[in-house]
Amino acid sequence: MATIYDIAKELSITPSTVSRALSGHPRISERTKEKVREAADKMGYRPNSIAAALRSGKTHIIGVIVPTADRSFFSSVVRGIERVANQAGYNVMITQSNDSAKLEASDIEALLKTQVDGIIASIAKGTTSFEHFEKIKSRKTPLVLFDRVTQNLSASTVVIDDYLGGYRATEHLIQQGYRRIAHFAGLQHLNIYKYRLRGYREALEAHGLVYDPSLVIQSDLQVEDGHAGLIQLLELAERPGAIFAASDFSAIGAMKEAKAKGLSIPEDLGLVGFANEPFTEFVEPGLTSVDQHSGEMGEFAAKILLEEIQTKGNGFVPRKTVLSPELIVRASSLKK
Amino acid sequence: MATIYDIAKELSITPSTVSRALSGHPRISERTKEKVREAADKMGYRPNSIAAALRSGKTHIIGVIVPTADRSFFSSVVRGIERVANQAGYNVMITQSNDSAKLEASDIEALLKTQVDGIIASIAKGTTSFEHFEKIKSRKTPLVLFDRVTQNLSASTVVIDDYLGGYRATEHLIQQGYRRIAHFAGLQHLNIYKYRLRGYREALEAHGLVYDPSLVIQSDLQVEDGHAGLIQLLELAERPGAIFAASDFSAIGAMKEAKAKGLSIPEDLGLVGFANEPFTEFVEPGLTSVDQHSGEMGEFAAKILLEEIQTKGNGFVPRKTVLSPELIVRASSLKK
DNA sequence: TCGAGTTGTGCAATCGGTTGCACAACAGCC
DNA sequence: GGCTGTTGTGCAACCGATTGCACAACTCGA
Repeated sequence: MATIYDIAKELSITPSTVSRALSGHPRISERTKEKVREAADKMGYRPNSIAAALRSGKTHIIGVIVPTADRSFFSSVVRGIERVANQAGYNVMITQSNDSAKLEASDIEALLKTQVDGIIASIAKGTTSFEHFEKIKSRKTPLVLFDRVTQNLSASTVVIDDYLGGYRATEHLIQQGYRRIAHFAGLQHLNIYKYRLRGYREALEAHGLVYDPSLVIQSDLQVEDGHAGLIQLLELAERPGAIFAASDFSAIGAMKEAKAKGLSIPEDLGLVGFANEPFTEFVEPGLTSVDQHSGEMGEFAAKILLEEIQTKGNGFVPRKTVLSPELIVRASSLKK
Repeated sequence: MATIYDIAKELSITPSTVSRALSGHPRISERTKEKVREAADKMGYRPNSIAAALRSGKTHIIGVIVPTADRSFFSSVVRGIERVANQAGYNVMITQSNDSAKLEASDIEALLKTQVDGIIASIAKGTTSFEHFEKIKSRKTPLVLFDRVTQNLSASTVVIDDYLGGYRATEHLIQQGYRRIAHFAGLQHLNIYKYRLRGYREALEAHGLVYDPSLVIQSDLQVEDGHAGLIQLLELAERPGAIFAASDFSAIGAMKEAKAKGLSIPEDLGLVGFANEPFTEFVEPGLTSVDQHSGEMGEFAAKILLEEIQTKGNGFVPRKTVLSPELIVRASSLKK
């Protein structure tokens, strides 16, 4: 591989001049710049980014931590991040926490070791304390959180309005004529689930319906939890006519279980999920869900991070961005 | 951040001794090592991997290129890679090509610029020429291909036996009593689809059935292609009783279309997909599919790559690894 | 007591760019 | 002609770790 030294020797000038010529330094004459560019081209020169990183302290890599890459939501956030980052000359390093606090900590460790210029993360479900994130801040590495965020860190955040998502989903069911509506809630230490529940509750109350805690089932929101949740609901004296689930997976679990029990959807049971995973279209009937504008979320997160990287330390003020969710209506909730 | 210079100063020794003490050089006394470790600990020393990378030429990062991260298949391959790589002290940098040759080229560009120690890739559907991969080889960066491979590059490969997968899927349908079996084939410039087709064909012939080209529909295998494919098949004078699709997505497309047309599955139409995506379990009826042991595939790919990295250039012989697929039988093909 | 071998540490170069400072050459102005 | 200012380039330090070679001190056997 050719280096700036080789080019310098070739042209009988010094490496510093070559370096400056290539980076467009104003004090270098056009004639020299031209010659350098030409020689660089001919010799197949490629800048050694490691050397540049060592000297400048900037790797031009941004690290991303997602719970899992195979959720359409997360992978499309990642794509959004990549679009903006690549555009700006940055590369993206993705890691998965598998929703474990321990793996999340080692992901952070790895990213800091790589000396990424900034980190974008969505917090693992298993995370309840934030020391490993503190480490990012104490290294003065910019941090942006998306979707699963916390206020315990003074980081910028990008989320959708989960409250509004919950509200609209519930209101939609009410408008379809369902009266007794259950909710599959997620772990309440995560804001997203807390807000979805709150939206659910306030939608009920706004429409004059009673909030009944026995209709709220908290779980990890996996497919199995959907099965179990439905079974639990069916044991109630007064069965609910619809479920707003805080995740598509648990909604699907309930759907399968309902079919197995001979209930028809949406007549006997209305269903709304959350996240608008692609499979919500495949199932029969299609599952109504809340879309989170994942692509934009990634783009926003990346833009904010890059801004923070650029204003290095000069009092960047963390900012909160809230996107509006969109209810995608499919057959599973269309009673009318 | 503390450096080895700080430690050296603290202990009144030289940086070289510190470096050697930390890396366990045999010529450094136990007493010195102990003191260095202690000081390093106390001062919160963290090795600067960029400096080490510059000097040693090894970044301890391995690059991965997948068409898309939100296919369960790919993301679980990635997880397999991560397991092995992290174990060995390597980090993983994931990029997505979105099945475009152009993005794939820029991914390669980015990874080479980052100077990854090796690359693991699955080729984009849009790729027909391999110059961008040649660039990897000409830089002497080890390369391992998985799943979507090519013999045009002398790289190690890890695949499942797609022929066997196609054969078993088809044979299963035959054993269930289907006689006229169609095939949704993928783009034939990709080996995986070529072999699945071959397995299909030979299974038919082995069981005394005629291979009928009009029953083979080639497409990109997306959900829409499944819709279209089924419609096309239903127009035939002699309709097929079952379809073996080379992807789960196209199988799902056919399933929806079939239901819409009032056909019942598996009675009127048997269905088998390929890849065992999680949603195959969610749909009704569950979709029979071919599992590709994705986790192991990733682990194998990473192990082979690491081996090649270790035997740097010393005549590493590319090797081919073939894993056995596994037929996961669900309701969509159980006629009996 | 001397030479050979071992042990423990230091010196200095190296990886490839980047950048503050210096300085020469030349232009322009009074 | 002397002074100030601009333009174009070079020198050398620096980022932080690694490593070949040198060398002092010590051990040990003859």
